[in-house]
Amino acid sequence: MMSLTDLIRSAVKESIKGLYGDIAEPLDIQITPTKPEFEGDYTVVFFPLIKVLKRRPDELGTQLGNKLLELYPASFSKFNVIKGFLNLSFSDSLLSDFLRENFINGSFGTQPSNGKTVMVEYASPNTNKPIHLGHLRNIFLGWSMAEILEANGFKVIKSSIINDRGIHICKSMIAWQMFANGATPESTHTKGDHFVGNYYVRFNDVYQEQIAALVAEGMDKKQAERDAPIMKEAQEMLVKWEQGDEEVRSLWATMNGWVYKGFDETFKRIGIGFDKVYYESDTYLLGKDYVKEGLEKNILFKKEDGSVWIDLNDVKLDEKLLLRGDGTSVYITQDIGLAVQKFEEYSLEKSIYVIGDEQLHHMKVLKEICRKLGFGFADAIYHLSYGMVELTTGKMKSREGTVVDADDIVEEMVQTAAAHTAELGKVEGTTEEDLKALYETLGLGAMKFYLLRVDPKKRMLFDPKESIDFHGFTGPFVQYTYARIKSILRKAAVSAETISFSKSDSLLPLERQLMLLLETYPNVLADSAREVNASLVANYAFSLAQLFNSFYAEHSVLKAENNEKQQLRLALSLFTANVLKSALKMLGINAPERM
RNA sequence: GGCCCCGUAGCUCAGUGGAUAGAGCAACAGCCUUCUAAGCUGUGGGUCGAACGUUCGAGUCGUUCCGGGGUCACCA
Repeated sequence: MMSLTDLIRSAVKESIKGLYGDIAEPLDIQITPTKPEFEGDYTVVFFPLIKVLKRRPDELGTQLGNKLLELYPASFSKFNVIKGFLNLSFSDSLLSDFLRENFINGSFGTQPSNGKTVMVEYASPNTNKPIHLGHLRNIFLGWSMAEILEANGFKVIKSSIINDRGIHICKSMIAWQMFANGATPESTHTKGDHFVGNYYVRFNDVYQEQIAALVAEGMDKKQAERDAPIMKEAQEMLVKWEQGDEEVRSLWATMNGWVYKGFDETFKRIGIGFDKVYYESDTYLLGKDYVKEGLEKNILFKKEDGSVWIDLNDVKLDEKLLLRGDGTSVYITQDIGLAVQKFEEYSLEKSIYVIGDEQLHHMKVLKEICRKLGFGFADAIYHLSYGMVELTTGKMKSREGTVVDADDIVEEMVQTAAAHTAELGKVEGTTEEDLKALYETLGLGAMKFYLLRVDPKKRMLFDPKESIDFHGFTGPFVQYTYARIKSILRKAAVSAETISFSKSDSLLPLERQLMLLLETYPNVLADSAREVNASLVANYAFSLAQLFNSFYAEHSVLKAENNEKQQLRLALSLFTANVLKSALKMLGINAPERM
């Protein structure tokens, strides 16, 4: 179905044609919602026409308005003209037809399959430490974008690449060997990722002590960093790992297993998952073949020491190393290989990487290298970059212990939800099990909404006080609005199919506003997919909830003036509930039936 | 230093060339015998970092400057 703004656009074109004939140059006519202080639903900004047609604004506007009413009497009821603005009002019948056709449709706004596949790579944790707040922004963004793209007709492959090899995991392993005495997550009742993370911290503590000791003996700091015994051991272990040493590989597999078990618990609790998981231990050798090919084609060049480079100066990106002198690969080498693998395996329309903005440069380089190597998919690589999450106390630094742990913050949010719910005492008679689920729904809803409501590309401030607030621009506010509507619908005790209303003249302002806002939902979904920006959906969900609450306070549904009104308002309420539920789903948030 | 991002109310953020720049929080004043007050209504609060330019029209586009951040690894 055509959106209302598209309807106006085409109607305006027809009207201009009818009035003035064909106009040579294509006009870009802007259509915006009418400001509340003026009468009307949408405003046609026709300033550009004044110049082209050389007419007085009021004359032109009036002629245009009259023509629109003449040609589309069923759609428009009235208009007014102020300067270059033509404020149009839709007829009540058009709006109620719209309501009637869509209020029952739970998937309003979503598109049928378009046959295209998109991959969203997100989360991509390291296996040496637990997930923290910054990862949560990444994870919620990735999940949300996957939902939004799916709603826009794409088949979405949710993927993750787990950074499971390298010096970082060797550090945890060394520390475990030295200090654990065979302890395991089970024996210490510790979540696996935290368990391993603790040894990573332990490694760094010892490492710092050793450096300090060496420096105290008069060694240069840089030298000390290289010579610290524990670091040497970690490096030796990495070499053994690469040689496939059985003992090292076995310990590596065991410790990573602990981490995965911990991650899985967290992922399950926050309600996210993946279709395809890549492991760096499988992919780190990928990409070398393409480098060799590029070398043969003279796209790349070799330096005297045998290292292979690409010259990106033409796009202001300097030179980039692709293979070390000893033939081993660097990070971007495997990125190239994995990128190819993704496109080959899934014939992707687009490959989205949810990665922090500190890697903007890296991703630009990756894309450019792919382009230079002649990969057709280069332009389909999209970096969804997001800003760092900062704390009111400053940046999160693992070394300084200022990292907000994901499991901790989620638990805190859920506890807050529980306390708040108990305080309000509105859900008495609910089973223990349902209550528990509700607390999770609310706590996670608050958390996810808080991290998704801000434009992803901007860095954001995490204010603990604000984040656990369940009032105002928050997830629970939207959830509450949904629960309120469901309460009305339960009390009305009608099934959706039986709701019907026929003539509905005299729509009240708030009823019109709700219909108009509901009508824009498909556009919001499309925009957020096109712009790869989930915050548009969060903002929309809030606006809709806000507007419904105003409507709710002003007009009664169950005690409406007459039966016709009641039916219309029931439809309007159900429609709003459907869209709120859908919008929340796009953010990975559940909608509670009561709260 | 080169390149990139950001700068809007006390704070956190919307605002995708259009009318007198909007929300939430915080502050203050109201609203529950009426569908869930996790709500609603109202008040106060702004030289949109600065200047110049383009335009009928600039928070939005351009240039320069100021302030904040990121990045420019044979790290991942």
